[in-house]
Amino acid sequence: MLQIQNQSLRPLTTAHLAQTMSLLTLPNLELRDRIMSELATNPALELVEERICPTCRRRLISGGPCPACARPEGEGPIVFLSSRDSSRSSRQTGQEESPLDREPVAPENLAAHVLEQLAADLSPEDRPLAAYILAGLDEDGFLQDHPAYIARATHSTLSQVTEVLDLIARADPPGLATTGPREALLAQLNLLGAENPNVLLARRMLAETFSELGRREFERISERLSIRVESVRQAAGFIRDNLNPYPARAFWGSGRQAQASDPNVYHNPDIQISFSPSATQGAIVVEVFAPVSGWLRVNPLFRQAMAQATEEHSAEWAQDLDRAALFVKCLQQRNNTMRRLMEILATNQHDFITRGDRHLQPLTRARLATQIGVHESTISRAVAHKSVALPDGRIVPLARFFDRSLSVRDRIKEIVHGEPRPLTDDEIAATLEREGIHVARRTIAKYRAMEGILPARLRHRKQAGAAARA
DNA sequence: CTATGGCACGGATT
DNA sequence: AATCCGTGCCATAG
Repeated sequence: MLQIQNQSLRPLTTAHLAQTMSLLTLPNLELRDRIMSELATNPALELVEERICPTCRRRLISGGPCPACARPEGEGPIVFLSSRDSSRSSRQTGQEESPLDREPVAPENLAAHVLEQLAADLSPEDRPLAAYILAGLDEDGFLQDHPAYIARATHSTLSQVTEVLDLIARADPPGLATTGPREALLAQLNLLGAENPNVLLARRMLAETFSELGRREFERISERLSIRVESVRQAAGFIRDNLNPYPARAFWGSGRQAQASDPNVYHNPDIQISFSPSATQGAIVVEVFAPVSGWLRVNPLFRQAMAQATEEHSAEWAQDLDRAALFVKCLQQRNNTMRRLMEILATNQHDFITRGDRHLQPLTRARLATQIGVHESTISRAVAHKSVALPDGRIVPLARFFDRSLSVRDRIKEIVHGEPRPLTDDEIAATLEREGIHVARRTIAKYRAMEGILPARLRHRKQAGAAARA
């Protein structure tokens, strides 16, 4: 089947492979940027509106029947591609009910407020551009469209757009018109003087360990950056107290920055696994989010126009056409790989998904690779930098599906929780041995550390080692 | 003397 | 080829 795909692709070259690989590695949000800039620079590419399945109302990205509905609802996972783009998903799912009294503020007010401030710095011809940008922000104050897309829509240059974006980000609700909570926080940070040592560390934490920060894994951050845990906590507190991940909410006073550090809102999943609505015992639905809503194809009109292209342009156009075809092909391949990957993963790790960490089965990328007949490095790339939302609301890295020790660590947590007398690592090892799990004493110590469990000596009375959980 | 954590090594994984 | 992970050895804290 691979041959068929390859045949249909004219410039079957190393470039093709290289691009497929690099796209595979990208998480959805970054892929989205890639697609947008490609879209903005290549006239042969076209973004087609999404279709909505008439029965289940899910959006589809390619032709053919809706995979969710067409499939007879049996046992086994249902895996399909969803064109809901992932930036929205975390909001619709999980416990993010957020009774936040989000008064439906008229966005015009915010836009006007910002425009007023910018009046002095803004050249007249950039005014409409700024207005366009402000109008396109979502209710949290984030940028919806890729800069390149905006440039095209407003007939501006990319540098103009970025310039104006920068101005807006410095205006009163600071961090406005950024692409997400992280960028908003960073923008706000840049406005603060660097005299505070927290600022420096905070910037590093945001840049390098953002998802860990969202999950409040301070120990891990401290490890990664080789900074004392205390400093990390301090910087995290600084971020919480002085910055706001949702600039628009802050502006409307009511914001009170609610729960500024909800672990889940920071991180948008690339994949979502949920229980099937028609709950047939444990049936699950796996959605592989598309990076953009709608789907990409080579613009048929462009292809048509190729016919009567003048010679001076034809070479250039042909190049665009090839580029577009290649890009589309690569994306399809990426989708295909992700889908097959998740299908196997969901089947194989069904118990882990539905019943929790304990039931994670040891599985290596290499084994999986032979199962679906691709090179192991392909799997590595597919798994890297992706995150998945589990039915229980947790958002975890996809790599967790390959964690060799997760189930054992989970068991250790339980043992420690259950035993009245603090057990030493040796005793824990013995307990596990009795259950048929063989791990060295030294390894127990490491697992304990990973889970933030104190050594036996220190959890004498009550182990209140309530690390980041939930 | 016992329980732990640091360092480092070899084998597995990516 | 580079990286990760489990483990053994040894120093040290209690």
